[in-house]
Amino acid sequence: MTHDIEQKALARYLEAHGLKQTRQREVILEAFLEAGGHLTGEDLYQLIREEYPKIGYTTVYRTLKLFVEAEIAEERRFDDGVARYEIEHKHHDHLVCLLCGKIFEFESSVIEQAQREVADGLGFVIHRHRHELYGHCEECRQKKDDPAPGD
Amino acid sequence: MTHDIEQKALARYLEAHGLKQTRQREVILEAFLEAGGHLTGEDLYQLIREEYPKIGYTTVYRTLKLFVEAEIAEERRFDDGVARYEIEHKHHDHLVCLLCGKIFEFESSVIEQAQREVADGLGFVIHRHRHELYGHCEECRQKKDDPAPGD
DNA sequence: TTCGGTGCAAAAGATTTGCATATGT
DNA sequence: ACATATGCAAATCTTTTGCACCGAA
Repeated sequence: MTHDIEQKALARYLEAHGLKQTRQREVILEAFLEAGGHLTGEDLYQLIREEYPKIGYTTVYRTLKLFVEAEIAEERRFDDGVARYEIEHKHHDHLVCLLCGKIFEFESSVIEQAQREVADGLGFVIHRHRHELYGHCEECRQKKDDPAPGD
Repeated sequence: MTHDIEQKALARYLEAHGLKQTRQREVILEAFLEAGGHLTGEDLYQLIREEYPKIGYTTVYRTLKLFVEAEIAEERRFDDGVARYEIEHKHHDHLVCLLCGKIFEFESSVIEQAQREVADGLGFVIHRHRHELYGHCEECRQKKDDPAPGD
């Protein structure tokens, strides 16, 4: 079994909440984990369709929300306003290429520290944050012979 | 005239692009600047309606996009996925209170510097970014006797 | 057997578009 | 006059909901 941890997490969640283990939930979880993240509901629906054509649009959406409840997935929205889901793992931020759409992940303890200082200064308690850098990735820049903006 | 700078910026943009100065654009700009930012299309439409009832929904949306083109406004989306517009001014990031919805602004050169380092390390050129902290503001915490999450 | 789950179709909310009409330039 | 702008209604797009039927426990 490939994604043992998440599958067990889901089973545990369902159990604990009197919900049912269904074929759809299995299939959606498997496809979601397999694809590896940053998918929209639509993306996932299309993926699953291929191997399980009678699955409903609605079920995919509902199941994604379920995964968020079960803390298997996180919901994010980048600049297009569409909800995307990714596997919940260690906290990180994102770099999005404006040309090819690829999404990179990063983390920076310097930034985290600075965030806490900002929040403290305003009497604010941070629960979560969102931090996205948009630009051009190396590969795309090379393709287009696209220099840094200031050059 | 209260918002001279933006009004001139708009006039310049319209001129330069062969577009027209209309009563609606005036009214919308005035209302937008007056309100002071972080408004949705709906918000602004409702505001303007009071003093100019026959204005169309569509016109407000189109005009807001125009302001973005003219670099008078910026479009943002916080976690609810709805587009909000704010007056374009010095770069800054946001702190959003999850309880009362108030939006604070901040900037941190430490964070900006760290962003550049992250991007350099990945061969990425940043064009823009988005950085939002979500939490509870001081006022709301006092009202609810809500301590820091770790306490 | 009993709830919860699923799938369809329809609803909803935000935003955009088509089009005839109105209006700056 | 002519091109752009406006306002309405209708279309889109994404996501949610109502409801009859299905299926896991």
